[in-house]
Amino acid sequence: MNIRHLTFRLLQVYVTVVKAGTVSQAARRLHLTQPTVSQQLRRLQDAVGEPLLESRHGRLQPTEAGREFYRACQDALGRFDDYDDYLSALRGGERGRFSIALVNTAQYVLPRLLGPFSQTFPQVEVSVHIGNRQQMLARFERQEDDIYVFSHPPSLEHALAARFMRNPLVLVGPAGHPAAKAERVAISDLLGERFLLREVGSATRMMFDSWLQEQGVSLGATMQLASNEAIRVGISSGLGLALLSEHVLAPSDRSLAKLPVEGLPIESYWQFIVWRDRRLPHAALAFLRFADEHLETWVESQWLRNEVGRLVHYFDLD
Amino acid sequence: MNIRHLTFRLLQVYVTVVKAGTVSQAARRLHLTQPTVSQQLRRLQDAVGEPLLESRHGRLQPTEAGREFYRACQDALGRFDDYDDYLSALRGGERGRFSIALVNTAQYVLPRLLGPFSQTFPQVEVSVHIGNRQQMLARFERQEDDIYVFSHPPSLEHALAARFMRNPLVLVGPAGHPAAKAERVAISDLLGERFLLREVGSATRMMFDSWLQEQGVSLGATMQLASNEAIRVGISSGLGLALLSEHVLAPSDRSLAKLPVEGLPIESYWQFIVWRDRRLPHAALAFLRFADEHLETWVESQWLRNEVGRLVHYFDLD
DNA sequence: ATGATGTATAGACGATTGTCTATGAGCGAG
DNA sequence: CTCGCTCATAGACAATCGTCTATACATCAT
Repeated sequence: MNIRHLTFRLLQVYVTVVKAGTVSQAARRLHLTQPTVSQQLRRLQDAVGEPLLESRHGRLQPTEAGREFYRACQDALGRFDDYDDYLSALRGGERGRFSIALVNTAQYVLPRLLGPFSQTFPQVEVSVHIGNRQQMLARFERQEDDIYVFSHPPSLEHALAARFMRNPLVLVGPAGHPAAKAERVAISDLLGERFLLREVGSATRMMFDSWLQEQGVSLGATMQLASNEAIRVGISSGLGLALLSEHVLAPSDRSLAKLPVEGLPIESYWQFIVWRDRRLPHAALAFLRFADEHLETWVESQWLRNEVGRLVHYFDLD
Repeated sequence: MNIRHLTFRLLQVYVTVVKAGTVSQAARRLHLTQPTVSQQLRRLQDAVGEPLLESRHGRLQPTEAGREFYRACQDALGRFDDYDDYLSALRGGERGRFSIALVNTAQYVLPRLLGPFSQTFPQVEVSVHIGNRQQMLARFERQEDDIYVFSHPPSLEHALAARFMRNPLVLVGPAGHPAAKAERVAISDLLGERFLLREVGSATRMMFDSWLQEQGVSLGATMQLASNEAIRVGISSGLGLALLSEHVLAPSDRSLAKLPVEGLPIESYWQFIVWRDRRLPHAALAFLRFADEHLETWVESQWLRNEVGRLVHYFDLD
């Protein structure tokens, strides 16, 4: 059997003929002329090298080889029909997978969107990569993920960004700290305190350093800690103060207090970053669309800042 | 997805590319040039309407849609590979089905061949139709079966025949009959006896009638019985004499005796009859081939008469 | 015989495929 | 920065496909 020139069309014709029982009937169903169908059948039988149909009392009956061939056709055609269904699910973004990379701190906010999204599209498999800014930048450079979440994005020359949430950075101290009750405090009044810092290279650290420089001050005692969690614990046990995302202050957590330092908060934003020329999986686009449409539902209005529409729009036009 | 112009060849190319990981590699394996493969891939992706491959660190990786498409290809190609295996089994006659129609009396001889054949080709499904000559002739006219077994075939204008076994017709009487011990008897000396006959239209009856006419004699008392079995019982219980196939005299059956009538036995032969222009299923051909080759093994040499080779040869050349 | 219905064959033709060569562009290892 | 891979695109061309119309042949029921 020479399979090379077998077209799926040919299989469809064959299946129709077997179902219809006559060539003419099949031709009518297929909106073809009878000779066309006859000829296709001949080609098919030539390709298979075996008669597939024989005429028994006026109707075309498949031969033994033809019956089995019919089954094979049904299976193959069915398989590609299934694939077609799969494709449309994929295209609709209801299915498939995508990966998203977050810097550590985004863990506090992204689950609010990812959770409901996964509920709505249970067939979509999301890989979430979490790491520090350095690691995420490396992934970004290697284009290992479909969507990145940064607060302070790298160069946007080949990438697009869309803000989706405010991320004000505030100075945090232990609950009982005197400045917490003040109306307003100058940073210079706090330089005697020890400051707890994330490692150089972290976004918060970068922002803090440049803000301090702007204010024309520099810190005294500092202590470097590896995670925001460690810093939180450190603050509440009186180890010092720190600049933190306001999201880190869980409403229920009474052991920390925001200090009303002049010139703060530093406004920054969580944003989705996507490579401009990278093909975005449908599922990833579906997530962005979901974020765009449902941000209001899952994020308190005080944090809202929805620019995701632009991004969706950009990729929708592809 | 537009399936119409998808060729299996195209699927093979795609599968090879995915396995090879690069277009060039695949091209080499397929003995094609690289641009050819590139172009096929493009056509394929156009047909599917979705990118199937993307280049990740130097190798081509299937996309989500591509991975699933790959599976669909494997399934479809595998399905037709299986069909190919099936086909060759069919062609080899190791598998499939055929039908054979026998006149009643052939039941005594055909199982000797069919039994061993079925043992050798357990995958072949044989339908055996048994009836009287009239019924079998009707089936023959309507071409309902692949092979017919007649002792006295109908017109052979559009059919081919091959003798495979002697079928001498002898006069049979009860064991104690005086003529059984004689050296030779003339039929005229037996006309006082009652004769047991099959119905008009049965082959044996036809042969007997024309033989009697040749001898210029006619029977006195007769009795018509519907089956050879009934006739056997009738003879042994002294109801009369009958012309029967010598095969009917089981060696162990001591209640019947062959009467050495002059001018007998009438030589006749079991033969396979096949429509000349009917496509013979491979399995049917395999049976004839089997009969041709193994007749000596399963049939005592005294009955042998093998002309089946001619038939096999005729259809082999198709 | 005469239609009616179904199938096969032949000839025609534009669209698509399968293949090539030539050439240019991208990229990772020297 | 160039070499040696890789891939993509363009142009060419014969073979094959997917269709059609016209016509002849085969059955079967008038």
